[in-house]
Amino acid sequence: MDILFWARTCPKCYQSNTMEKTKIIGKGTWIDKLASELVEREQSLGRSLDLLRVESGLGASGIPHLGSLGDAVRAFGVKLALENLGYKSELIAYSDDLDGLRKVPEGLPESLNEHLGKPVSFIPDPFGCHDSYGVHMSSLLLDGLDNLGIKYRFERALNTYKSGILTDQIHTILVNSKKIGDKIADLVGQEKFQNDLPYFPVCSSCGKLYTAEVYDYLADEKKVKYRCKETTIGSETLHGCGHEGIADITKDLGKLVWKVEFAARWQAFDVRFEAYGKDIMDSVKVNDWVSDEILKFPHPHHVRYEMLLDKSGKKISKSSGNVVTSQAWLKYGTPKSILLLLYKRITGAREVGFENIPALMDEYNELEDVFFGKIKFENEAKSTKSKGLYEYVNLLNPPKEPNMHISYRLMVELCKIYQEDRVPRVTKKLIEYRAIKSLDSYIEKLITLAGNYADDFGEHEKIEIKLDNITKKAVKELAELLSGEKEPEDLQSSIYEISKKNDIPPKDFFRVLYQIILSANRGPKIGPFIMDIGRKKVSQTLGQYV
RNA sequence: GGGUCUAUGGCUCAGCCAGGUAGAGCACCGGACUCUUAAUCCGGCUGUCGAGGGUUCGAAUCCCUCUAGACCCGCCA
Repeated sequence: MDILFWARTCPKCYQSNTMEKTKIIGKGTWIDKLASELVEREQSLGRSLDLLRVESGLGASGIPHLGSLGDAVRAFGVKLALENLGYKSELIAYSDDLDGLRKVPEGLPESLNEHLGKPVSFIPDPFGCHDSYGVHMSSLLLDGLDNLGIKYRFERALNTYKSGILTDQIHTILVNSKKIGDKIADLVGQEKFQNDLPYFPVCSSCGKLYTAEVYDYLADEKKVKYRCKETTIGSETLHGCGHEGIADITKDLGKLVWKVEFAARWQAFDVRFEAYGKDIMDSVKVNDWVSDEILKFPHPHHVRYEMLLDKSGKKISKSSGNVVTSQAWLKYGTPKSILLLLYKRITGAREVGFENIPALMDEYNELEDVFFGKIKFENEAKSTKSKGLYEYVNLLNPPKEPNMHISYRLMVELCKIYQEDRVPRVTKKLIEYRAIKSLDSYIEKLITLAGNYADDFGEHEKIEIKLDNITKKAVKELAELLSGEKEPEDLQSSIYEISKKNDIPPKDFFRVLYQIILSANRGPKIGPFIMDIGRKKVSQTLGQYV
């Protein structure tokens, strides 16, 4: 067996060989790979690399959830990766607040029904705190981004259209509407735009836009002719007001339909990257074509992601009730846990719920250990990737020193047990377990988060408690001992004595006590625990069972 | 009709997108902690990685085919 044979077969050698060949891009994550693809594409297109702008579209028609947030968070990640590769970049967060309201989201007042079909920016805020429905919804999303430390330039459809930024694109698209209509039918099988023009003016009479059907474009005057008529959206029928009018695309308010609108925006804002969910795949397909062939602006680089699903496998939807908002998430988890969720992976469908929080909280600590070299992987590429992920979760500004690590799951367990005076009691236990040395504001925050989680999602096993007479007698003895004036010296032993004296196996007696005190079959060491809660109080509780 | 995702231990899932010894938690079994519970620690068990083919020195991972389930689109935005 010669040297060459080993060089060919020894797995280690092949490992190191391939390792040399694998060039690590940026921080080694999918975000870096994406950014590098983007740069390569721009180079081959021969476009200027002075500013690589990325965009995220924010829906303003429903309560923003983690999915909506994810689009922007990931776009921001790509911006960071581009900067890390040495390019200038900017994130535009674009609110689609000229979209019409199509459906009243679950949980919002029925009174919104009368506004169906109107731009969300012209619908009063049902919560009464913002200028309009649309502003309210986009504020929630922006608030979510702010909480995570995401920086962006905010643009809204209302201003964009009002200020005429898209006028040239609208004109070009309307002039080519026949060609576009045919292409839409060809690409995605929707025939509607072979007749209608892909533009909705806001009806000057009733203020709705989805009922305004455009049937002609007067290219010389830049005006569309429309009639406001009945239309169906889903199972709902929207009644138009019957108004026939002419709208000036340079002055009157209106918007392009989605199938062509992105393209217009991409060109107007010079967007080079935009991610999209698979639900709007068809729209993106059409928009890419319009951008390339009609507007002659090479479409941005894309990445498609799956919808975030709720735990029953349904798409998390803005308009139905099952929303997981970032605001609610932050009641239980840190902003970093959200960033980790979103930066970990972009491919693959995922069922996302609050149940993921404990794992993510603990995983972050693990990543931190990898980053600071406390955990090492054999595979260097994996190690690099984990460190990279950690950096992205910290928005490429990682802390200088690792934080204190406490298992979130452990804290949840402790919080389930200590429901009153939680912070000091949980702290005491954590110190006993040597998880921490002392309480600080960071740990206090974690206990609060874990406590909220324990309160809202901790299963409280309901146990039917049956006591025979002997056990009752023993419980009574213990209750009396606890209610006495004198502090029991060694409660743990006393309890043990009581059970022995009454011929109850200690195991059973302890279980009964946990059932009564905690509604659980198990619990912490009972003697100190009873002292923690307060012996008089426990005595009272026990008294109720004898 | 078009498209996508998912399938990994008893359970829940990670790992897959940049191929390199199949992992975690829970559950279970044994042990340590002066008698009991929990916690903690140590050790152990559990797998034809949905099926079949291909590429490769090497595949859970990449490619193709198939099966099952789910979702998205086929109104509209």
